[in-house]
Amino acid sequence: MESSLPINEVAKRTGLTAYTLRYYERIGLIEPVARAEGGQRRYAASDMAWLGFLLRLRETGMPIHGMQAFAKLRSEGNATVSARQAMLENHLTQVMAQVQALQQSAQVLQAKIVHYQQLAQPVPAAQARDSASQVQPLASRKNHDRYDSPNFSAPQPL
Amino acid sequence: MESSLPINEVAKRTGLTAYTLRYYERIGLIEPVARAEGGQRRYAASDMAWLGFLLRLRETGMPIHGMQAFAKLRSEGNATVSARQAMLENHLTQVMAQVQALQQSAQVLQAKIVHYQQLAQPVPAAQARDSASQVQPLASRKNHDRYDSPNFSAPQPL
DNA sequence: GCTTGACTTAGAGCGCACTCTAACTTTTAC
DNA sequence: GTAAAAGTTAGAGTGCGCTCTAAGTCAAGC
Repeated sequence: MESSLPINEVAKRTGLTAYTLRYYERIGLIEPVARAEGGQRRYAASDMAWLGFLLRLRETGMPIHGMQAFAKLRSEGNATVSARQAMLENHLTQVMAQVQALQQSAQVLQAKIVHYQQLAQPVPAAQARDSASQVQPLASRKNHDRYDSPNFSAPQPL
Repeated sequence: MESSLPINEVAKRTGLTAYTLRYYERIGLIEPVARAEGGQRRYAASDMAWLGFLLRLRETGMPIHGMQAFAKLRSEGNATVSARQAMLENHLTQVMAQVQALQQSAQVLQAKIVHYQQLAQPVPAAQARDSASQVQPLASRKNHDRYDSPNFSAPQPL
């Protein structure tokens, strides 16, 4: 278990750049990290763990000012545990909504793909009566796409 | 079925602003929409349908230049159907990966929340032996959070 | 000792996706 | 007719999240 990594090693492991790591420290997402004699940063295991959690927050779409708020609470110690819990519960709710929305949209994309597959097939097979079963009807009908009924009933609030 | 809506009505229905609608037209996401005598935009049902699809692409994280590419293919007619299909299949794959990643992160958040709940509870109940069962151990142990083992084995690609 | 490369800082710059301004025209209500 | 509201354009401005520059210091290899 090697502790206290230099910034470039942390960059490699997290996928962030050294620029971004310093930036996160500047804006208070990470507490000032320990330094070697020359002044170079040395990241401890606890820094890495916190970073990992931050990246989870980021991945789930929490904006930086949200992460800053969370980091501030954390720096204030145990008294803020319930506030942090509330923040996370709140955020988790949004994440779950986001997942739902994504899945719905994925269905729409899937349907579109199927539609394209049907366009590419020469003829629906069962009803191949009046049109000659030629291969590849190049520019058959001037069939642009159709994009049916998006539900714009509500002003799409979220 | 009312067709040909003015821009503000479209804004209301889509949740976009009129600014954004004009912007999308300028950058080629929407083909030049029909105009009334005075030059004002009138959105047809087909425009609305396409807009709805665009918003699906946006919601699933497709960047604007991707949507522009798709729009361009669409404007080129039936010859590009298979290219569009490929684009969507590609995108759908990414969306599904995104959903997976979100769900994993959601689990981590959930675990953290549970951890906070346990911190808030006075004592684990079954093992309440040596410590007095006082209510609310204010600043009990100097227990900062712990953030265990983020898997930084791989350089977090993607 | 000297060079090469990695590190430090403060602050400027960038790409994305809008968002707004300014100046003007058109439409709608009275 | 007149006033207010809503539309038009080209182009400037904004907020976010980095990303890089410049000028300098430090560390490691020869």
